[in-house]
Amino acid sequence: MNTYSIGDVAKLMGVTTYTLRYYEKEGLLPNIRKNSAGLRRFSEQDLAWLNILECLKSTGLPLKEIKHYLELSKDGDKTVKERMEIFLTQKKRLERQIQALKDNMEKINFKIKYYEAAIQDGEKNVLSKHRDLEAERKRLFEPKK
Amino acid sequence: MNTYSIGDVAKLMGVTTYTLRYYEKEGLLPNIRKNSAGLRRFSEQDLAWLNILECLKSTGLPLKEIKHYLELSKDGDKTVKERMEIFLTQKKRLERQIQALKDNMEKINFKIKYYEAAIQDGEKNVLSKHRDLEAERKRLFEPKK
DNA sequence: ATAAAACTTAAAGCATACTCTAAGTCAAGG
DNA sequence: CCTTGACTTAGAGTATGCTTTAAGTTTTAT
Repeated sequence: MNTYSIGDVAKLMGVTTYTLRYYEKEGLLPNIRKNSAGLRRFSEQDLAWLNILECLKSTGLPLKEIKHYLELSKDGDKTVKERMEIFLTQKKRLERQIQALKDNMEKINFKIKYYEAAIQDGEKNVLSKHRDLEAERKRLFEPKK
Repeated sequence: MNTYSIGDVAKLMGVTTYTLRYYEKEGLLPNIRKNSAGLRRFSEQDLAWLNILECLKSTGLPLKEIKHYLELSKDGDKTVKERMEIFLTQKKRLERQIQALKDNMEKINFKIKYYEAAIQDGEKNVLSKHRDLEAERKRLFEPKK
């Protein structure tokens, strides 16, 4: 089976070697093998774990809780339910995140439309801070429907 | 027009009063009025701005760049294009974020399915760390199609 | 009238997640 | 042989975004 140096893994995962060593130091990368010269050799399973780690991290699970998940994994079958719960919780979190991003997309689209219209108008000082915020104020406090 | 105390605003925005004062100190809340006793009174426009601030922040724009946007706003018409660019950039970022979250949703669903199947099986030690990661390794390195 | 809650300031402290430094080892190319 | 570059360790330093403290003032409810 292929193995990978820390530099290879850094490139593959889009992180720095510092980050990978930091993760190992924090117990987030268990059992990374080292060759006779003491250099780390990452297995494909290690990369698979990094992939899950990245997924959990980028959906907002703190490193501390990722470590907790890892400890559950070590304990085998009896922690299955708790481990599945973690993923179910992340799934819910993810759904909220996607909705929040969509809401933000609407706000950003409102802003872009406002700027486009203002540029079209060519009106002077339409875009002073006051006018700009007044449009937002109305959007929030005087919604049309 | 209604005004709001710092505590009111904190509740409305779901942040602490510490955070609001911190934002003001950092120049992210310009021109907050104070009453004769020196207490902050937030206007609806201030809330409108906080709403935009929250939108930019939660889509990953650092506070430093949010401050920059604010400074552009103060300079009026001549910064319109740059300001619109900021929102267009955030829109692109947001599209990537939504896609990334959807990708993560797939990974999480894979995990959940794996755990469900393993629980059904009732097989002992199916869920040891090794087996668990082996499934991930195959997903990554031996995709079916 | 007075006690509790909410506010004021300036400045220090903290959590998270890296990021870098120092001093040294090791393997490969010219 | 020797330099270059990737690696090793332990530990210090940094960036971001808050969060709290301390000491005092103001507002609000009883």
